[in-house]
Amino acid sequence: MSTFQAPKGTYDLIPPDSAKYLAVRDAIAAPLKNSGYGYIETPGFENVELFSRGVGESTDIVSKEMYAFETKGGDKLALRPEGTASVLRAALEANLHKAGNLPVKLWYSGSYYRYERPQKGRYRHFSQVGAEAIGAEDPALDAELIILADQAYRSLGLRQFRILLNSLGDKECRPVYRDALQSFLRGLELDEDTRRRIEINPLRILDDKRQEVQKQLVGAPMLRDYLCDACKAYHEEVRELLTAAGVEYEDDEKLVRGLDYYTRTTFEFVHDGLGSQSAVGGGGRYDGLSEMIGGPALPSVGWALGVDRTVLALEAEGIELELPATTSVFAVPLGEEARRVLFGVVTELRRAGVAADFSYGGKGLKGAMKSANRSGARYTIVAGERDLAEGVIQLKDMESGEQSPVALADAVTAIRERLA
RNA sequence: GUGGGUAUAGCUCAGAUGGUAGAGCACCUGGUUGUGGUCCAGGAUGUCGCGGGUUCGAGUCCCGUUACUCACCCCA
Repeated sequence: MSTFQAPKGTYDLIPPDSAKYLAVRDAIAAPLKNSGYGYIETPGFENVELFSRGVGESTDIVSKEMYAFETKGGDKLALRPEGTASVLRAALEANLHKAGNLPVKLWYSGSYYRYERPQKGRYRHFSQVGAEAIGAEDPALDAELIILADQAYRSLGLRQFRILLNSLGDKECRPVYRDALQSFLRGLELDEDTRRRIEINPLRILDDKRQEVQKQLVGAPMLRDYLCDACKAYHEEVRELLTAAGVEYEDDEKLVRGLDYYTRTTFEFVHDGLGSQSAVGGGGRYDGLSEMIGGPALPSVGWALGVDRTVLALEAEGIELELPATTSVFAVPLGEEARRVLFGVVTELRRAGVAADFSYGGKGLKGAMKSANRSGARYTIVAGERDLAEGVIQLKDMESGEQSPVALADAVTAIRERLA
C-alpha cells in the first residue's frame, strides 16, 4: 500500500485476472474479424461538441456524466463516454464512406469514461468492445450484428443472457409517438426529475424500474402502434432473419436506449446474474447521427459490449475460461556456470516459440523448484556442475515427478518434441 | 445527485453484555547439504480505516470523516 490508491470508480487489472479480460476481448472480437470488420482506434478524448451534438445534450451521459475539460490552448475536450460518435467521426474524416464500398464495417476495443456513482458493474473507467456498420440500410446488417454478439457470448460459454429487441421508429413516426406519450405522461403523478424528463427524453420513462412509476404506465401509448409501414416492415425483416439464424430474442416494447441518436432497431443484451447493472451490451441503428455531426446521410448500425460486465457475467455463471498455461518450461540452475548455460537454453526455447521462464534472484534449489511449481510449467529443466560435466541437463515432468537427463546439445529439440 | 450496508493479518472472515485480538487459506523455516506440488513439525504477521468523545479501561459505545460496497438514477 502506498500513499495513493486508484481513483474512485476505477480499478487495476492485475494477474491472474487480467488474463480473463484479454481473453474476453479476443472472444468478442473474433466473430467480427471473421465477418469483414476492420480494426479502428480513435483518441481517448474528442472535441466535447462531438458528444453533445452526437450523443445528445438531453442525455445524462452528456449533461451529467462527461469528463469535460479545457486545455491550456483553450480547446474544449471530453474523455470519450462512448465509442460510436468517435468512430463515425473518424470514418467521415478519412472519407471511408467515399471509397465506394458501403457499408464500412469497423470494430474497436478501448476504455471509456463516465462520471457516475460507482457500483457493481459500473465504473468511471470501463472497457468496451464495439462494432459499427456505416452507410447501409439493410435489415440483414442489423441481424448480422446481433448474431455476431450472440456468437461471441456463446463462444465464452455464456448461456444465461437474453436479447431484448425493439424498434424506436424513424424521423417520420417517432415524433408523432413522442407527442402522444408526452400528453399521457403529463397527466401522471411523478417526481420533479421525471417530470423534467417528459420534456427532454420522454421515451426513457418507459423503462423506469420503480414500481410506482411502472403502475402508472399501464395504458401508456406504445410505440409499436405508431410505427410507420416502412419501420414495421424493416423491423419484421430483422426479426425473421434472427429467427432463421436460430437466435432467440424477446420483443420488449419498453426498451429505450439512453443515447439520442438511435432510430429503428434497438437491442440490449442483459444478464440476470449481475444485479442492478444487468446490461452487458447494447446497440442499435442510428440513421441520423452522421447528419447530426455534419456529415452526409449515412444510415448505420452498431453495438458495444461491456468487457467488465461480461467478465462479471462469466463469474455469475461460474464459467472458468480455459486459458493456456503461461509458462511451459521453467529453468532452475545450480551455480554460476549452470546459470549461464540454462539462461542460454531459455533464450533458445523462447526463440523457438516455447513459453519459458527462469529462476532469477539466486534462489536455492528448493525455492527455485517452488517457483517452477507456481509458474504452472509442465517441465522443469535443472542443471548443476555434475550434469554439465556429463554434457546433460535434467528434464523433469512436473506432473509425474519423473526426471531424466537430456543431452545439452539437443535439449531444445527434445523439449519441443515432448511438448508437441 | 439520493438512500442503505460495511471497514480487524497478504486474502476470506470470527471477535454477546466494553478488560488493549483470533481462525482458515496464503506466506516463511526445517524434516530432504541437488528437487516443487502431498505429508509432518515449527514460525512471522496487525497504528482493529482515520480523527475526536464517553470511560479506570474502547476492535466493541457516541459523534465526525474517508474509503469501499449495494440499490435508486443512468448505462456497457
